[in-house]
Amino acid sequence: MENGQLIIRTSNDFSFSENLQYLSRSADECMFHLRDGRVTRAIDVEGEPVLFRIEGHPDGILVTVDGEATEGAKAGVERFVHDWLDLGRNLEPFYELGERDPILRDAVRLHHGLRVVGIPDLFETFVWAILGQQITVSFAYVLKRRFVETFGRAIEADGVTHYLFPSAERVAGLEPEALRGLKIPARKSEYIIGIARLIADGDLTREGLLALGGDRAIEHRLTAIRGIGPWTANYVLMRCLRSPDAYPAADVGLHNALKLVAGMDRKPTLPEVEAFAEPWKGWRAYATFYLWRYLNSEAERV
DNA sequence: GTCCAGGACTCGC
DNA sequence: GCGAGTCATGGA
Repeated sequence: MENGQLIIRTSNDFSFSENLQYLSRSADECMFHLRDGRVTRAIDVEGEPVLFRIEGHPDGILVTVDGEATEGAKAGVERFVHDWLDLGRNLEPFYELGERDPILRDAVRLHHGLRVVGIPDLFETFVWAILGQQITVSFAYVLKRRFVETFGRAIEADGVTHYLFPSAERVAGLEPEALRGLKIPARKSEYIIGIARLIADGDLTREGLLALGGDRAIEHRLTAIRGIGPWTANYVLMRCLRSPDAYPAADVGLHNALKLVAGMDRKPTLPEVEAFAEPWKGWRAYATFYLWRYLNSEAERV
């Protein structure tokens, strides 16, 4: 094995190709680059940019760290990948309940080994969630790309530009008008800058939120912030704070997936959305993520 | 032109 | 506490 390489061993409930399929869902994704079954991206490790790539390996995931690849950089990348792909999760209980559940069965069989792909950076998660409110995912990707290319740090490697997500400190110093040229709606710009200031001032941290205890306490804290409603709070719980049970019940994509899988001629009402999830308690974030994935794969099939 | 997208806020009651 | 109107952009 080369100097900058390491292998992260994974369980049978992890499929590199399934997660790669999810990561390749948008050509406008700007936080990593895909080619030949490999994912390359830059992250911040203790203030320094580190470029790395991951690919499938018979024993798990092969990680290659670019450049000097100090022990600190390798450890930081390993931590990141572990969090990004939720590698510490034992999915057996979820798959057992999925096999028993008529709504989830096809999704868990078809996408076995998929993880709730995370967004380890708290600020990035908030921005992505706010941008995604009420607009199509494809347009949200366009807005995110403009935002990242304008305010993020760029790293050139092998003719490809990689970006670090803009820091909360950088965005905290902006005025909403600075985002107008990117076609980010004025109100969303206010939300984003407000969150950036909370994070930059140390008033909003991942550790601080997790210390609140359960999902309900965290949701209560988050929805007190301007621009954060129940959907966004649960989205952040799912993608960044790693709750396996977060449930963005108002999600339109979830509604469409339930309509499809349950064979309904209309979208479910909110009480129905809650009722569907009753048997999924403990795993509602995983159920939601699999249903999103299933809806996308069905759409691609047509 | 109308409707819908991975919602949230404000206002009136 | 709850329903209706508003916000902004882009694709079908």
